[in-house]
Amino acid sequence: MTRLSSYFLPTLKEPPADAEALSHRLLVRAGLVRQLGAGMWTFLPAGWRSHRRIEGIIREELDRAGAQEMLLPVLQPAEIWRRTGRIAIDELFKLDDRKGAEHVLAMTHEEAITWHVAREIRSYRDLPQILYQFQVKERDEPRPRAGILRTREFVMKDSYSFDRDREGLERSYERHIAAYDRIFDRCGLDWHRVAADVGMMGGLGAHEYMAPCPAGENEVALSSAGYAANVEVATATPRSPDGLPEALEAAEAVQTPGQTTIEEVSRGLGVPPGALLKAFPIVTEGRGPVMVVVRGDHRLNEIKLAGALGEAARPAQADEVEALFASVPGFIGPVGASVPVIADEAVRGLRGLVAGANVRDRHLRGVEPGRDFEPEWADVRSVEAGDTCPAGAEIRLEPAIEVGNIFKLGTRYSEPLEATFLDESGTERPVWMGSYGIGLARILAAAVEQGADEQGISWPRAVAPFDVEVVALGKAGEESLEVAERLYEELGAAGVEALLDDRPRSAGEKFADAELLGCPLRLTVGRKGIEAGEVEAQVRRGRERRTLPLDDAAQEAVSLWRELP
RNA sequence: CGGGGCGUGGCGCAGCCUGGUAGCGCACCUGCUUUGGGAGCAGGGGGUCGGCAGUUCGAAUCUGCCCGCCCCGACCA
Repeated sequence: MTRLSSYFLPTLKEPPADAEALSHRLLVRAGLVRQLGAGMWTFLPAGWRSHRRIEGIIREELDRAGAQEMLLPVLQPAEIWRRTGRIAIDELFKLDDRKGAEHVLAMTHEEAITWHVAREIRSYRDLPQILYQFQVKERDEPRPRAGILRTREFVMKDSYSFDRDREGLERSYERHIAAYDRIFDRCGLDWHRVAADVGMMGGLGAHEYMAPCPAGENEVALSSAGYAANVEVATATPRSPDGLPEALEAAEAVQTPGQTTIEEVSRGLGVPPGALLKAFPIVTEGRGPVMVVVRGDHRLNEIKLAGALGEAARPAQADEVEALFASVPGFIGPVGASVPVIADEAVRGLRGLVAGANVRDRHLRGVEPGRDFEPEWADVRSVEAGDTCPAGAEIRLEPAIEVGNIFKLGTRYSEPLEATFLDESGTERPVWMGSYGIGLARILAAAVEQGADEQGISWPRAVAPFDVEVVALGKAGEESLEVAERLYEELGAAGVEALLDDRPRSAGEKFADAELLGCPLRLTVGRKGIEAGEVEAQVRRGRERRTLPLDDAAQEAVSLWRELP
């Protein structure tokens, strides 16, 4: 019997001063987690119960999808990371053992699992496989933050699929989509599956599962027509700029002394920011200097730019603008540029624009792409609220927590680690891989963020630390504690896990703690209720109370609980 | 890594500017009373003031260096 009088649940009246995010404040206050250091968190018993419930849901759904659970070490030889090149990642913890041999603490397990598969898989008959684990990940985060939202050590469910070919990978990917959809539904989250950046790894496709909430570090672009993408990769049609100046026969120079920003030029010439061209001097590895142009009221999206360029790029330094671009910082523009110009699609077809003249204190007006300069076109701007999605609906932006991701790796790891098999014709081929992650603590934090109210946490039924909290009122020796214990036993027999508050505390204190902890249902047993033959039930979400007949309280409570979200 | 802030009993804070040997609320312990929305009275325990060095007769307080933590940004296979 879990009695609060002897359970390690240290609740706090006030949150720690350094806690900002709602989930951070509430998880600490409710006694579910404690901090050990920056980005290092301990799960206390009740918090770990929630964590394990999430784990259970994930395990059920992955097993249902045919995945096989296993366990890989966190401490690994550096060699395999050297082979894939990931040894160079800054976030990777590296350490030497007493003999001086180099090791790493794994941040994910692609190397290790692929190494094993390379050794054991030989024939097309051995494929496909989906393997997974729940294991700690270690990351030397530059900035841990927001309680358990971004930590240096955390438990991840990571699965890896191994297929004969691209079509097989697609099937494994689809299986994960189906499993993930069910997992996040069962966890009671509000979530979106969004198109995501494939990153510098150059994967074949990726999605992220995003749980919207104010503490989220990511932003997702959504529309009522079902469009859903991380703003890092989102594409949409912009609103046309209002009040474009008239087109001119030819571009003409205007003096803009000291006006180096969009705002200054816009004000100085009396044209809207959308009529300006914002030019970015960029230096790429392979192509050298290029100029990227977006509308003055738009923002350059560096991830989309990297995707369009097909390589990494960095902004040019001030001195490079003069040396490499033959221009002046603050006045650079595409007309007469000495380097290749990449223009954002939103600029295409516009006339009467204003751009830097590549001469100090001078801009050009009446500029027209196609006539005055011939760019390479690309979609490189960040979408904005109010844009139009491909299906024609309005885009809105929301902050969200990334709770899971799925990634088509292709042969990124199988080739360097030589994970190959012989196909039916006896030809050696690399295994096609996918990798799929879920951050358990992030699901927990997202559930808190999305369900909390003024009183505290309000758990979705499936991930609450306990299903029901039974509060026994009155002083020691009174009948209410006995009745509460009986109720507790009956709930347990019906398969509902309860927590019994048997502490010698005031009613107000117990109610406040119960609402802070946020179990979906609270049952209150007091002297008055017993005399009236009643038990009070409070549904945490909404805090609506009702009375149940004492004789049948457990059964009634169980039925009530089953209907909760 | 750049910018900002904080570090004083378990938690939240005051004291620091203007140096004189540490205080408040909550929590905790004992006793009595109280018991359906964070009780009352009485008594009590607990702090090398993040660390080191310096200035001074004397440092929580002034100076320097270091450490830790938080927030914003950069970063985040």
